[in-house]
Amino acid sequence: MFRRKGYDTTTLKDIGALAKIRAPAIYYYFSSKEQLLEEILNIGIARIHDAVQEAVDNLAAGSSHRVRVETAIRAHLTALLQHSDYTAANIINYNLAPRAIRARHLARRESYADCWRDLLQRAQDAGEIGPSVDVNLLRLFLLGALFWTHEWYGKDQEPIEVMAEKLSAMLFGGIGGRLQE
Amino acid sequence: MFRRKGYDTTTLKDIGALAKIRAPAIYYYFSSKEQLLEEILNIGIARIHDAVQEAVDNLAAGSSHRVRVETAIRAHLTALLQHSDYTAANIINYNLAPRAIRARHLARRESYADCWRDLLQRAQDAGEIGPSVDVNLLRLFLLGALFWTHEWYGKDQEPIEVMAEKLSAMLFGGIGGRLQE
Amino acid sequence: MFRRKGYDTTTLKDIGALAKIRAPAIYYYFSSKEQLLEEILNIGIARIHDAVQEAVDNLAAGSSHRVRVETAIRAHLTALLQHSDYTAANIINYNLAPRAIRARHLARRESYADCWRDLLQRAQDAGEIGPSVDVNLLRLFLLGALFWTHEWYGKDQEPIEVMAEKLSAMLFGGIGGRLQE
Amino acid sequence: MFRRKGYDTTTLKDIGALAKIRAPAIYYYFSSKEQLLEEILNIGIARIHDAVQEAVDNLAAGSSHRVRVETAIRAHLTALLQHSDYTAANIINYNLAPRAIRARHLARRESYADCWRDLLQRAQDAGEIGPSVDVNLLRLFLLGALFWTHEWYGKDQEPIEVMAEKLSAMLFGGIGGRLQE
DNA sequence: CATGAATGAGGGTTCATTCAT
DNA sequence: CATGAATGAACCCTCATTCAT
Repeated sequence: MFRRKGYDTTTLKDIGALAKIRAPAIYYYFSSKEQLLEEILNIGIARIHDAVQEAVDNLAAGSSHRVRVETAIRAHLTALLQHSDYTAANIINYNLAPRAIRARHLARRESYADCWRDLLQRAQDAGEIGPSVDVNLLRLFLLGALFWTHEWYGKDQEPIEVMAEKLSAMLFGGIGGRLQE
Repeated sequence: MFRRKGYDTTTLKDIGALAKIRAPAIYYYFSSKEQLLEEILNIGIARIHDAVQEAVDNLAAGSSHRVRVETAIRAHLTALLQHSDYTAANIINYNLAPRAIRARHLARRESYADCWRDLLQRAQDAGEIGPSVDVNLLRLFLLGALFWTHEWYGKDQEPIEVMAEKLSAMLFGGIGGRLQE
Repeated sequence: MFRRKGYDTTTLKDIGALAKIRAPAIYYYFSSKEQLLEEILNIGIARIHDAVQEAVDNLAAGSSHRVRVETAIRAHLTALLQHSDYTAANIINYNLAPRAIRARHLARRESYADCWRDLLQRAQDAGEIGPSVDVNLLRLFLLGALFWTHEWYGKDQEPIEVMAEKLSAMLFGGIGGRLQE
Repeated sequence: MFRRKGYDTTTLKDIGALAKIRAPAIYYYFSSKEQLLEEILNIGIARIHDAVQEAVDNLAAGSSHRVRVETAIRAHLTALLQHSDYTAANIINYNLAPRAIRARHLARRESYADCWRDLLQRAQDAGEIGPSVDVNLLRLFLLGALFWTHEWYGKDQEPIEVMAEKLSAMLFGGIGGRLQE
């Protein structure tokens, strides 16, 4: 519900109705609405982080860095768009969360960012990403493009795998045509 | 205030305090809190749309399409990050806005999207974007990357112009290094 | 408007709209909303009182008391139902008026009651109303029946004159049928 | 409180104070102030309707129609004047109730009217009310006289039974004196 | 483990009223 | 004679939270 209606608009009564209990019963499981939000935010980022981590770790030992990045992209998109209850809730509610929660949550976002920092840096070190590329900026733009998909991706769109592949191709190969050279 | 605290958390009293009037006086200018939100959302998207449109229109007649796209990127980022009061408020609150407002607002978002659809399609038609590129997907990812900057861009970051140029370079030239070829 | 929506529900803005001025302009003519109410209440009762008084006074000198009563009934009904803006407003809002206003207004209601007290007492003194009749109770019931008409009288009903005559006949002649005797 | 001060003037805080709870607790029992009003209106008319119905039904089988009418009058007055909390509230607030509530409530008023329609029509069919009497008009005037009593009846007045009997006598026998014939 | 009952805090909103212009 | 701008008071209502059961 946090995903659809947002933290403020969602009432404990709503949540209780969904869980088939009355609102006060929620306090048996969570100490406050804010704690509930925090746990949901945490789950949201963890889902993506774990999915990406696992997907990359499962690759064959000698996989190219480009394959590793593309795999990470696919894993991120799958986690975000296909099992989106917590992940989308995270995106939507993070900015409006109470300051304290946001502060605590930031560490987890950073941890996920590190995951990508590592991925991209190694690719550059290995020469699979050009030496002139600002990998930090690349990471920020790339993750932005990925996170933002939840704003427009719908059931009728292309399969996630195809999207991931296309994005990877555009990124690594560039979108420039012949006339440009 | 909608930008910092979000629509729900911001009270009319807060707004009134900022405007140095009491809360009820707001109703002299706006018929409801929702109307206020709607106008802010509209201004937000208009700021970006107008900035991009104007920047592209002001280019020299013979400018290459790549320059046009880079100009649009720069204009979008400038509007979003430098005059961000309304634009960031738009991004943050759109998802949580009442359904009716969101529905009405969607048209304006689409109109802005059309602006980019046109820009990219012409570039591809002219051969400056490769024929194999899915310009629709490109647009969605690119705009995502641009909108998401408001999540991470801070005062201490690089100048917007530099960022725009780097992004353009990565996109058109690709990020792939030598080893890849 | 007081008649249709009641004192509380009617806003000065509503009234102003009707008068084609803004709400504050009302204060040029009335010192408060309460004063407005009071004047309307007063006009309401005056309309009926004057109408009844005048109708009875205009009767030929030797008119029977029964004719006088029937004339009063007709006049009351006409004033209430045909020129009902103020009179109906009076009935509807009297009970909900602030205590002070109600207290002041009571005198006028009493004055109108005196009018009928006199009418009926004389009729009884003259023998046209039976000696066993409790004229005080008669007056209360009769006026109740008359005032209440505003609750049910509609445009499609019988002419007021006919109603007045029928009521008078029922009253003076009784409704009892043959079997009863 | 609706009876004394009217719907608009009565605040939920007032009501809460009377019930020794805070205003919001009212929402545990009623979904809105309007619903409260509606239930009170309904109870008001039901009290009278039931009282009249029961009184008439309890009469001995062969009771004359005049007795039946007089019984109904007495029951109506007793319900209205002696247990008047809901019944008087009904009368006072009906005209000012929101349109929707009034519409729904109308059916109940009509149902009570039917009760009297039946009573009077049978009396006329049986010959106890003269054939020339317009029973429809009689009903309207009679019920008006009865409802209006709440405007003037005070503790110091005659017993209700006496009033009912006198009214019945005036009605059936007429108030006309000898000189008139 | 869950509920019914209640509350305090506060929110959006309305409205009579004021007052400078 | 009228208005635009603003306000204070108050209202209905919502909701997270508490607590006895």
